[in-house]
Amino acid sequence: MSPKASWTAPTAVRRLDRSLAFKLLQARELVMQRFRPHLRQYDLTEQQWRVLRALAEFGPREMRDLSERCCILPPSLSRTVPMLEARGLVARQTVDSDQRRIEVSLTDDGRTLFNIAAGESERIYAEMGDALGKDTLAATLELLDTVITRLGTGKADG
Amino acid sequence: MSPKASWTAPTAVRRLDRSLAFKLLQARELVMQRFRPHLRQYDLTEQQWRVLRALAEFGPREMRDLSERCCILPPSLSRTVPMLEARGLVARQTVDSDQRRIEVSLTDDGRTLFNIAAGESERIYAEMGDALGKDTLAATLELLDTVITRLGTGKADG
DNA sequence: GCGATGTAATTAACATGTTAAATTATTTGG
DNA sequence: CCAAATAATTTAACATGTTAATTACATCGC
Repeated sequence: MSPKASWTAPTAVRRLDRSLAFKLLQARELVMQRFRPHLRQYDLTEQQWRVLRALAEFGPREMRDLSERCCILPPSLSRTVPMLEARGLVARQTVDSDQRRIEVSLTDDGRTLFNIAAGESERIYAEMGDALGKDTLAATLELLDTVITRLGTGKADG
Repeated sequence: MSPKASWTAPTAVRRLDRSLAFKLLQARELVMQRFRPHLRQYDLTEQQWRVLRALAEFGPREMRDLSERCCILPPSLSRTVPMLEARGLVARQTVDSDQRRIEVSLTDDGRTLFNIAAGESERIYAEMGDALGKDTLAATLELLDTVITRLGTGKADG
């Protein structure tokens, strides 16, 4: 059709817009576009917010545990947590029974910031729920749970 | 319950495991865990793979267009594309009618690598389909489309 | 024509993602 | 009790994410 390009159409390849990984990326990006300005207001990245949130919800946690709960790999967390500590939002303390382990906890300032930001976060989440429709949101959360469970147990052997 | 911590339970905050953004992240991470070893084999990051894939599917594209199709912000793409160019996988050429624009295209080597990697990629995707179940995979893709459509048009006004 | 405005792409600066390697502390086996 | 194996964390190195600023080109309006 186009005379300028020597480009040949793809043969038997799944289209990009059918890729599960890509759709998950697109969807997450759209969700985060709604939250990022809010977090930015408190000078927090989304990862930093996940750390604060996990600590607020589960209480003091060791690095490894925090890493899994936040979906942040240990090397990243080893850079993020000291930053939050420098800002006085979290505290670090080595565990007595095992000097390798480090327990991270929310400081009073951290909890205060969390409580403030969490309020508005809920409001944004509600707006998103309106845009999506309650049923769609609920169905999506449930389906994602299924996906996470089924892919998580398999542990990828290929 | 625990005597050691002065930690108080969260009050009226949505739980982390109910966050749509977080679930999308978790799900995507599990999907990518299956693909990353494969891409690594060809010394490709997932972003680099998205670029090759988009070029293979849509033909030569300008940076801005490529950015949107790959879900990679322009600043990142401005670093990624020259790397692929240095490896001889893509070519860059300024557009005659507008010297600001740069058209990126797949080279023969790029297409060859894409074709090779795409084959195994399909195999991994099929495995994942088995782990998820065809129905679940199809339903998830469809629901994600709905989410993407509804969140995409809104353009976030909060 | 020419300056003001707008646009495509890049650069800059800092935080995170990803893999490998190094550090330090614990545990295991002899 | 000590050397080897393990484990938790960190560091290193490079690529990407994110926002702001810059550069280079194009277009509009006079």
